[in-house]
Amino acid sequence: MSTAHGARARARIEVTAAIKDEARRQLAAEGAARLSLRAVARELGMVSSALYRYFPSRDDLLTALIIDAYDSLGESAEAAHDDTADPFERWIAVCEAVRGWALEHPHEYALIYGSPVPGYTAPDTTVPAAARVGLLLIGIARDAHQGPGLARPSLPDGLRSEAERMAVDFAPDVPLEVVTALVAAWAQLYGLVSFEVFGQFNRMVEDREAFFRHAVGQLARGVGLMPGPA
Amino acid sequence: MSTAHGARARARIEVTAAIKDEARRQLAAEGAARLSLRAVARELGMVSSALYRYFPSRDDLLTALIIDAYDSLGESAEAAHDDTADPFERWIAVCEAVRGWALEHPHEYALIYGSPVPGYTAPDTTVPAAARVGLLLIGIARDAHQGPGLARPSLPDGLRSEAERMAVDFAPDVPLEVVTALVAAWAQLYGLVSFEVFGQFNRMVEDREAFFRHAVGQLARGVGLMPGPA
DNA sequence: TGTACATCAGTGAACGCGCGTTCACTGATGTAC
DNA sequence: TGTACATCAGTGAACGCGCGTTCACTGATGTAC
Repeated sequence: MSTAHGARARARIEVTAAIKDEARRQLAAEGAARLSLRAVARELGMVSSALYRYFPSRDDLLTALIIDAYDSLGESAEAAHDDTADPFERWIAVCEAVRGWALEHPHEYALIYGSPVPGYTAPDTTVPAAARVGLLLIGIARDAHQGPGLARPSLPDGLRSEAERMAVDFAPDVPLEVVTALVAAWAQLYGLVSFEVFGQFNRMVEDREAFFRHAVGQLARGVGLMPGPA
Repeated sequence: MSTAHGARARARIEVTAAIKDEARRQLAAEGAARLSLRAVARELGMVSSALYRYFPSRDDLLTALIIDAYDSLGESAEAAHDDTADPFERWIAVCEAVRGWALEHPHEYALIYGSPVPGYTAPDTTVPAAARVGLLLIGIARDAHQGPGLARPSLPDGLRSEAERMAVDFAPDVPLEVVTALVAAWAQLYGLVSFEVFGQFNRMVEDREAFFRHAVGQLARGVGLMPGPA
């Protein structure tokens, strides 16, 4: 077993990072489906078989990129989040961080929130990284509704048991009426971001920043983060 | 020029349809990025070069599939839409038709609303087909707000000029306060559908039908399709 | 109605390319004693 | 501190595969007169 600080170990970390960086560059240029081990190796001045010392297959490289993308997005969102601020402000900040990251990294965004890559299914290793933004949103809703004074959205009878299960599974301490609204708002947030990143707003929305800000403000209302009727 | 009803003309229509059908089948099996002219030809018992009599290139075949997908989705939505019904009911019906179509045709859905295919940009020919669902939603909002009695969403000052431009461009006769809310709801609808189709709701939402119905009901409120405060 | 010519669908071979993965190997770095 | 052995990164050739597109061709279908 090699020493954690041997030259070999350091080199391994560096080369692994270089491979991922180059792969990310190709992702940005060509998209996930055209990501090729051979092209990555070529660009790094290595022979393609050398990459197999670092990633056992192309899919493993893809998985590493996916986890990195989720983590990078999660970090942006967490950095934008000030948990001493007003819940509504926190909500807006997280949403804008997601949008900003997506616009800066459109292909990495497509990798994690676009069409699934055919023939590839993400292993469970990706789950913790994928959950980071969701956990932030859950935390905001929890904090907001711990105090008094905020109206809650309505919860139809048909969704009550669904909401109970969700609360137990991943959103304890969030009022039942809020849980399903929160999941819906989460999906809707990505609808707004995807339409902008994937070009569906072309020749349609011009002041995207203002449009987005207003739309996620309305989403916050739907989750009961504003005074007044939800 | 050939007679519209000659055997040759009929054969051409049939073969063109057969090519598209087989291409759709491969789309469903492999995704757009792996759609291959050679594989389509092989499956049809033709030689690959023969396809060039029907589509000048792979991208043209893709374009045809994209237009067909938009049209198929648009038809489903239009068929589900009863323009004598209550606006709220019409809204729900169209949203559910979109969801239903997407779940039945996940790869065609990914083709039009997933990550863009790298190296491919859709020509303007796709625009009319792509607009069909949007036009339905615009029509519903227009009809609903022509009568009195429905409260309108708020429109912040910063979005007024944006809303005016949108109204002129594609939504005349829709109140300004409703236009931006409508565009946002449109994007959010696809956020809900995409998350379900692309598997983001796995181990999260179980009663998807009920969840969706409630969520798009809330969207309808945001566009002011329900009595009471928007 | 019959003939001469034009149109067009489909063939088969070829071009040039890129891909993921395996394998036996060399030589440098690290480890145990 | 020096030596013998084990580990591991990287090489280079090869396997077997698939792709989009072009081109000269054959033979059947359609058209004009």
